[in-house]
Amino acid sequence: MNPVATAIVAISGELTSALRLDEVTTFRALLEPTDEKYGDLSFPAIRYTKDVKGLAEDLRKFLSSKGLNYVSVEQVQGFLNFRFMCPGLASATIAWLQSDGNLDVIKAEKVSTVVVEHTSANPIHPLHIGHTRNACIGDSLVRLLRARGHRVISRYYVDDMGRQMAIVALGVRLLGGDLDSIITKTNRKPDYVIGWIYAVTSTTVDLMAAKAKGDQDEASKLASALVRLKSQDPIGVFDQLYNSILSLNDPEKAISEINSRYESGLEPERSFVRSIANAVLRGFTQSLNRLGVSFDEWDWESDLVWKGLVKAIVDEIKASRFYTKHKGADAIDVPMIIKEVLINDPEAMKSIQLPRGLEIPPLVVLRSDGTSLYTTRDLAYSLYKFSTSGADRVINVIGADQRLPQLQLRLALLGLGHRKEAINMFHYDYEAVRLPTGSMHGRRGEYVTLDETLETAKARALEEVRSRNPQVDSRWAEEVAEKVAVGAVRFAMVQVSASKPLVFDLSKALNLKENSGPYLQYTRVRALGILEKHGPIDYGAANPEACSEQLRSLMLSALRFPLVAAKAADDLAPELLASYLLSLADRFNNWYEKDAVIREQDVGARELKAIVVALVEQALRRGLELLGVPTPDRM
RNA sequence: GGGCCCGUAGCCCAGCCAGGAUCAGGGCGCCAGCCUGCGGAGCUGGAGGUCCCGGGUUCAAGUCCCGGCGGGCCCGCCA
Repeated sequence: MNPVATAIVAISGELTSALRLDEVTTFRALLEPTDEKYGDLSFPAIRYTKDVKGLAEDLRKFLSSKGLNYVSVEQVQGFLNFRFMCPGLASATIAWLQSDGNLDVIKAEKVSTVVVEHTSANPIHPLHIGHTRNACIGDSLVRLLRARGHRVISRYYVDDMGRQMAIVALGVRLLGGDLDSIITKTNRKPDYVIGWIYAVTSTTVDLMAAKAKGDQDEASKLASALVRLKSQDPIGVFDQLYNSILSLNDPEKAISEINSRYESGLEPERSFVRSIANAVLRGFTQSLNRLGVSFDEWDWESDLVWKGLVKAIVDEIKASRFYTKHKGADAIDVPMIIKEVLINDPEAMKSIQLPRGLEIPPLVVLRSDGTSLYTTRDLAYSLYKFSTSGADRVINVIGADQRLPQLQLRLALLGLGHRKEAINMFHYDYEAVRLPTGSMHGRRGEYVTLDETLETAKARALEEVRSRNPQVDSRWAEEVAEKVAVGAVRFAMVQVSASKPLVFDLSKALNLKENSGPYLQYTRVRALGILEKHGPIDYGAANPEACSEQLRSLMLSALRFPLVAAKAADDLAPELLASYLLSLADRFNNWYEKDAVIREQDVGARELKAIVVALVEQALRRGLELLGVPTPDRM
């Protein structure tokens, strides 16, 4: 560990035992940002002891006994202020670097196996920016937890069952059923073609229902959506599709028949529906690869059903004392689980966090026609995720609109005796992404897709890259523009906390100025430029005495990286790392304007500065990698 | 009707869970400056705020509690 991390960990440990606190409390207090005039770390000791002066004295003795002579302790009012002092800090840093020091994220003391399920978009239309937020958050969590030393398995839940999937299948079938030829007729990605078919089919079916109900308002809205969809026709088959649907006597029946035959695993639906889902997933994989997101496992919902896992859980429910009928359908009595199990289990209460006064209805597990519901299958899937991965913890990155079903799920697991799973399954919820123009409607084909977003971002970045590098060949410019585009999108998606709705304004995300992914990429390129010009660093020649105040604080910031990343991982808070990186970059750019490395005449000072630049570069590079932001060497 | 989330300068947001010390911050946009010399996607300075409102707890509240207000989401044999 580097000198700063070592000292912070040591101080935290000492305060923990001296004041009999838990380690998390002290560690967090020490990582809180402080006003620089008070020092580099501060601890509100008055909260825990009357004898602040004595505590300060103890810490001084402790630090000197550990050889941490570069840290000073000052007592001001009720606070202990720590300061890393420069010649000492610089020498310790140089020594540490000479023995192969690097900025690895501090490893967790207790390594665990964690499943992160994320993205899991239904295979019926292209990925849009809502899924993009999910993918960026999920993948950043995966990277952070891995860096922290955990064993992490990323999983994608392919939701290929249910009504929506049956609707697409109906649409494709009405177009003749030859999916490959439909797709090859266009040069669009398969997810776009299928997304369009889905939107037309679903909207037409809804239009028929609205007309049947006599709902004129709704019908005219749907009709105008269809006009738009017709104008977006990628294969010239709108009329054929639209008319075939209208000619159906009972589209609902056709849909539920496909659904039920697919659930039973009957041909031809079994192969047909799969082939559609697979085509869409090919499109997804392409888009996700661009973003740098990949998965360890793709879990098919249909497999869970066909393997009998869903039936097994239904049998379990039927045999359970919490089995009930709700409006005539098989259900699980969630209110009774709360009353009889949850409130007698403090640990489960703490983990599940039931909102007070919330009335939760029983959870229906089977439709009257015997087919399963989404939550039923998810119940089976939850157990599957734990058992196949040997997971200690499962994190589900799912939109906040699914809070209630996720809560019901955990309660159902608890009631069925799967207590460990219920307690260790965590719904990482994030708020929706909205457009400045309003909400998106997948069923109407109204969305801004990930691909479009990346393309627009890339085009914008390309202009910038070309204007800065007029001589460069276009292939290189394209590669860099791609990295900038991906960096802009990924950073924009994680820098805002997940609990805030994100209004996605394309032109704002593409603003390549401060507080953006490209700003960080650019800052790192500057640092790298200095290092390349400077050449290999001569650690032995570096002079610790040449450490100015600005250089000291820059070095300190970079050396904090392993702890900040560890905290971001523990708190599942990528935005913490994002704001740290921005402040590190700001600090570096400030210093950069005022001081010089290559032109520094004094060798000792020059080598020390180069060392700090190298540390900043490393912290930025590693930090960006954890957020999935590419790190071009030139741009 | 009930539950949850959000409400900080014209705009976007950090800080709130784990209350502290000029704590009211950062960015965008705007205004005024800095381009022979490590890349200006940068830097310096300026204007701009009842931290939604009202109570309460505390030596101390943007942060905790209660009550409102505004916006979003959820309360389906959809996913």
